Amino acid sequence: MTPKVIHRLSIYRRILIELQAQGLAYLYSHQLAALAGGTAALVRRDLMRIGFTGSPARGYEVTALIDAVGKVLDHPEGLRVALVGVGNLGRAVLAYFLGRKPNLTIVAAFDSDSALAGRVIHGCRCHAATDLARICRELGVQVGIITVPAAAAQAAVDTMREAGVSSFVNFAPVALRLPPDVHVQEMDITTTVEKAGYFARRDGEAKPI
Amino acid sequence: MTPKVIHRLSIYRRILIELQAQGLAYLYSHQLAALAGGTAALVRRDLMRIGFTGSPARGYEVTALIDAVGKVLDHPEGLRVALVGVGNLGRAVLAYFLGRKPNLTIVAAFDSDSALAGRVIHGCRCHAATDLARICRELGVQVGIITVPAAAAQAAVDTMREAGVSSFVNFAPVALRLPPDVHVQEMDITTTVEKAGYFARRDGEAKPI
DNA sequence: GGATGTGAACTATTTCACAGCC
DNA sequence: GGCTGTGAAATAGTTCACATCC
Repeated sequence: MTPKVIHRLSIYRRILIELQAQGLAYLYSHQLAALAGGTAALVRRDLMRIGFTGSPARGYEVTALIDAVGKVLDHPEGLRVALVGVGNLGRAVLAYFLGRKPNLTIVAAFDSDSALAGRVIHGCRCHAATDLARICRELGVQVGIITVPAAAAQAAVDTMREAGVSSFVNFAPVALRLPPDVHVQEMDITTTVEKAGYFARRDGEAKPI
Repeated sequence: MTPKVIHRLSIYRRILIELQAQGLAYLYSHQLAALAGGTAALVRRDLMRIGFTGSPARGYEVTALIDAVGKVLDHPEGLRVALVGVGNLGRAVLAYFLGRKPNLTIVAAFDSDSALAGRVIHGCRCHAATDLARICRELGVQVGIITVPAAAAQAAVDTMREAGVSSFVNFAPVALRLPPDVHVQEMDITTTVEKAGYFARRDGEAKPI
């Protein structure tokens, strides 16, 4: 399954869970496409890829589809995520995940400022950066979220890699050097805003009315 | 120019600026590719697309290339960016941009909590959400950063759209409904972590030595 | 009639590979 | 020899369009 398909499945699921909460039992590909911002054909192909099938009469069953997507996305025994860098951004990410569904919890946070060690921030216990490898190994951490400054990012992922972490979300504005079996999702704020800037209207003021 | 090309150009530039600071005058496509995590052929094609040319003998001139990329990415009179939602994440983004180069400054922040109005947070003046349209129009804001909760995101972009904002960076976990001439960059933390989780090693412990 | 499932067509993006240059 | 610039080939991703079903 390619990253793009996984990305859309994650979006589909979020929409479906909301619709389920609203009491919807079935929907059609074109409805899901409209809510997800894609095309009906693409939705059908994505569901085909995960082997999920609907009926021409009623469409797709919401609950069954949520389960089918979960079977693809979720790890059977939950995912263990750790965050490195408890600065402004790190804290915001911790707050963001606080109180989400248990399948996605940050099990530990780390910071080079050892004054934070032992504290619980937004529901997550902090540890000294010197314990990064040991604790990641002990907890069986699979995913690392990197919210340290750019200069410290490579060292953090190297340490976590050695401790068995195989997938990262990188908020630091650096390209990480990693072997190809390690997966990195870039979350680069500067680059993203620059991109948005490029696509902002170039023509003069274009004031609507 | 497609979003992918723009994205890579932004990454190239960041690397080049650092190399320039280190005193490097020329580099080859394969060097830039290694630092950016791509292939030499792709770097050459990207530079070809922006009409920049190097020499087989020395490669590409760093300073000239930085300028050439800037000519593509940057707006001549700077980019005006506003942020809506001064919660944990919004503050982190404001802090992130504080003290970066002036071409990319957040000119105003907004929050529904009117107690924040008038305060300066991480170098950015806050305003009441009720002034969103007026101030965006007055300042000529082109890019909006959405860091409000999911339920408030659509209303925020609708208001900003009417005030002439034509491009957004959306941190809220919702698919925004917008006309096709409006550009949206999604920064969806949940989805990204789920994706990273999917690509985390599925096999057992796989402990290296 | 309007939906699904899917081979085939199409489009976008990347890589190959090589002529030309230093 | 190793580099750039680039047409051509290859690959990835999406949409079309239609047989089939309710």
